[in-house]
Amino acid sequence: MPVPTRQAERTERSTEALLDAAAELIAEGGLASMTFAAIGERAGYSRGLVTARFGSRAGLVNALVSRTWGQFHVRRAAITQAGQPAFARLMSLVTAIRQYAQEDPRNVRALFALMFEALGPDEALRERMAQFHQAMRDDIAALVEAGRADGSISPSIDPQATALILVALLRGLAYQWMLDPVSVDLAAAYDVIHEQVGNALAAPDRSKSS
Amino acid sequence: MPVPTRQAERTERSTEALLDAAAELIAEGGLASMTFAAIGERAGYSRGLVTARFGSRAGLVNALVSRTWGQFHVRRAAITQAGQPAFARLMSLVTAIRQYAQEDPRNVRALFALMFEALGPDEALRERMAQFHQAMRDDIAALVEAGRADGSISPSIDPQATALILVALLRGLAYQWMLDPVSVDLAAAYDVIHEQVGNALAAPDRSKSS
DNA sequence: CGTAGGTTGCTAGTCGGCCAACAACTTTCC
DNA sequence: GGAAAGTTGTTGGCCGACTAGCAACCTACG
Repeated sequence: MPVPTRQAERTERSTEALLDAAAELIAEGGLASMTFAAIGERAGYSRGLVTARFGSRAGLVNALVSRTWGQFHVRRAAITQAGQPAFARLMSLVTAIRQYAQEDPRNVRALFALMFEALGPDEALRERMAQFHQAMRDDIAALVEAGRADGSISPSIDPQATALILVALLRGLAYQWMLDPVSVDLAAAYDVIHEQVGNALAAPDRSKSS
Repeated sequence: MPVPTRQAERTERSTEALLDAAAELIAEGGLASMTFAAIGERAGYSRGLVTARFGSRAGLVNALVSRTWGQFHVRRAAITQAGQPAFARLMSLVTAIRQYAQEDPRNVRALFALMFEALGPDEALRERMAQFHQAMRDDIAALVEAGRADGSISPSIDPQATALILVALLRGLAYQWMLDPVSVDLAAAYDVIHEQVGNALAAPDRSKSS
């Protein structure tokens, strides 16, 4: 199918434009700033197209979250190589976020904003974010377990507590960056996290250069 | 003036009731749920009283933030004793938050919600929270410096980075707790933070019981 | 010519804030 | 001491601004 029918092209182009505009607006002022009129104007279309394309406001948010998560997952998978020790696979999480935030700050900021917005009255969004974070903690805890098994992480480490703390670090850092991007150097902070977490989890039998 | 005139009593009672109701609503569904009608209904008054008392929506939020911060500051000051090493004074921050969250979860949840809401379109709230966090980081960094000077904290610790990381821990933990109070044990998590930060900052010359 | 993409007029609903009126209270004055 | 005069607390109707979503319409493509 060399030419995917110009109609489909039009649809895809407008869809991407609408999602990009929505991401920008959310990144700038949260969900409250994401009005249909503002999206249409910024994307170069009309306000009515949003409902026609995504059905409703919730549908738009869903599509945006799915798109961003998908992009992040692709990047993390690209970093992670098969056969690596669990510790390295765990650290790919930090590295992937750092890389994604540098390359595509607009979508990353929008996703962060949505995470914090999930504390608001939108029950569906809250539920989705709660499940996502639970899954993330479980994922991290499993990696810590695997690291204790393969010797890349000290056996005295508590997987559950580590997962909670690591997620807290990532979210709390994101929060401070969102609140005051000028004063918070996100990339440098990720390096500190990388180093600190590395020290805290390091297995004692590994050679250490203090 | 033994009897502070029944009018003043009425005013204080209604003011407290309005602030309590506002805190509850914010804790439950963020600023968006804090409508004048909802406040009045929950507090047992009319919606018109809010503007009459606080002038505007922003005025109400200001009053609420001031009240809660004041209460927290009192608690932290009560814990901190003069002459303590800087490390102990630093840790009183964690302890005070933990204690406050246990004793008065409603106001603490409301304050946390306002912090995360500050990423939204409200410029005044954002500015206030940004300044607050900057001050908090500066405070922590100064305590770390003092700890390096009095020997209670290892000299290899970077004050600025430590401040950023510690605030990130506190905020990220609060976020996960707000999002999913059932799955996140806040008090236990504060204990982990206390221990982890203690290990990370500990001066090497102190006797350590692993 | 039919269908899908895109637009615009419209509706129902919500919100913050203003304002005039009422009720409770305090002070002044005889 | 008690009533009149003045003040303060509280109420609820109203208005303008804004929103999401719908439905009829126009336009471009197949």
